Amino acid sequence: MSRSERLFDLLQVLRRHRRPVSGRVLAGEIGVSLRTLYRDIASLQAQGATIEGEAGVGYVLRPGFLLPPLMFPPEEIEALVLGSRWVAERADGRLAEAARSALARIGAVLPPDLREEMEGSALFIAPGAPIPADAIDPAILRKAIRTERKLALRYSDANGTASERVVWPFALAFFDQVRLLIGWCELRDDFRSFRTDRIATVEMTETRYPTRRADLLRQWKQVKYAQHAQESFSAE
Amino acid sequence: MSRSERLFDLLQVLRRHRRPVSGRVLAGEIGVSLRTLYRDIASLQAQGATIEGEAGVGYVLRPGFLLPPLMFPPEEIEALVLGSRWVAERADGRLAEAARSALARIGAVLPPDLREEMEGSALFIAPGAPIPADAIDPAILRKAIRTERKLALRYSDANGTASERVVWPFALAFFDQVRLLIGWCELRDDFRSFRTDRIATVEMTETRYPTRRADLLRQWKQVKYAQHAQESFSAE
DNA sequence: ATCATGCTGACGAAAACTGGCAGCAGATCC
DNA sequence: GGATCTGCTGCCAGTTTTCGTCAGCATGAT
Repeated sequence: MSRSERLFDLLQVLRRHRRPVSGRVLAGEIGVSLRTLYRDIASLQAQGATIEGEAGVGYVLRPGFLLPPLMFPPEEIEALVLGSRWVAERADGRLAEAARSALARIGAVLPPDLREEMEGSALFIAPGAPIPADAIDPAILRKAIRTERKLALRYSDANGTASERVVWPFALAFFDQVRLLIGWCELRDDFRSFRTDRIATVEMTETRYPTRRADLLRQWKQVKYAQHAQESFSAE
Repeated sequence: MSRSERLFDLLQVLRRHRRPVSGRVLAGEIGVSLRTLYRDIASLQAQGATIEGEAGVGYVLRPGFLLPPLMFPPEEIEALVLGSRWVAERADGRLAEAARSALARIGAVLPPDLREEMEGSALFIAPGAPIPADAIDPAILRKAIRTERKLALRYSDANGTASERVVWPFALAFFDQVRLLIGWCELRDDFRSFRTDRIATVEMTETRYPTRRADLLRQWKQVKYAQHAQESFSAE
């Protein structure tokens, strides 16, 4: 049995045991040395498995690695499918792909009748006006937001004037035609928004920005609210 | 990337495509030679995956493989949240509610770090131009589509001319500003689209329409394609 | 303190993996 | 019927990974 097959097996074995199991036992069950078992566990963890090992106790597979079966009422399925279709249609390639992939994951743990519901869903996103293509990879923006990293941008404003900035990005706003990166601009020492299609180049730096993303968002909302009370921006 | 990771990936790629995919494409997607891909497929099959390969066609993964999919990667969480936010922002109340509730259901099976990811997601749907309110409850339209029931409509066209129709509804198309109910109109004996905000009253009848929804959709697409692929369809 | 257990590093022999090629067979398209 | 696409298999040589062993350290239970 090859290593890759063994990993699938190990996963199943772990799933079977609810109580902590020692590495020695696991190694015995799949017929491999203890050292190799440790390596296998590490492999699975590297792929996102939340296998908890405690010295003196053993291993437990915490829920959250494998997707458990899910149930949704039909209307919720429709909502999920419609939302994912919107993302697949209107967001950039990576995110669109992710939407399809997420849906496929959900589909795989649905009972057959619900899966049919999902596949045959009759709510569609109509193709709209073409969305200006980004020169840069938006996945970088999202990653910088997630990890709270500073971004070095080259940007052209509405007049075509170019500038270079360092920005602390904390949100991405999707309009029908345009996407705005929202962040704190070190150049202006203030909040600024940037159309993603006008960003010429972007580089994610190693430096983390000093404020937490959620706080920046909160502050930004307050400023916005003070500026234009009617122009609100709802998060949820 | 090690072989074992690749196999998990391949499984997910297969899940994503519902149409048959050629080995060449799969090999490209996971970055491996065609020969190796055939070996990988064989490995998965050996472990019980029901991957069907037909010469001249490609591969399809039949659902029900013994191993449930792995947990969502962060990017897929972002995609789901963004999609649900769009639905919550742009669809009618019932569906918006369903989107929120579906998300909560997914959140419940997420490990803590991913749940945080979900709650703190920084991708937002910006409020757009106001969407004309529906006079009727769109949930009825969806239910009729799901159950393939005839609808009795009172409708006003662009000129304000009122009419009464019986329609076999099979799809709902979401434009940025407008939603169209698409169906077979008994009055015109042809396919027609109806802006949901121009439907004055709607009643779901007990009668099931004689054709299956998926077939109607297929026919409608053919007609559309024959007419003008580039010409966007207009509401009655 | 002692033991069970998790975890890591090093190393060399063994095994698996990989890509390229060549060829066959079944499906589909024209 | 012929061209083309596609699945599938065998072979081979170079490369990479894998594996067990040994040795040692850390942590938690008893």
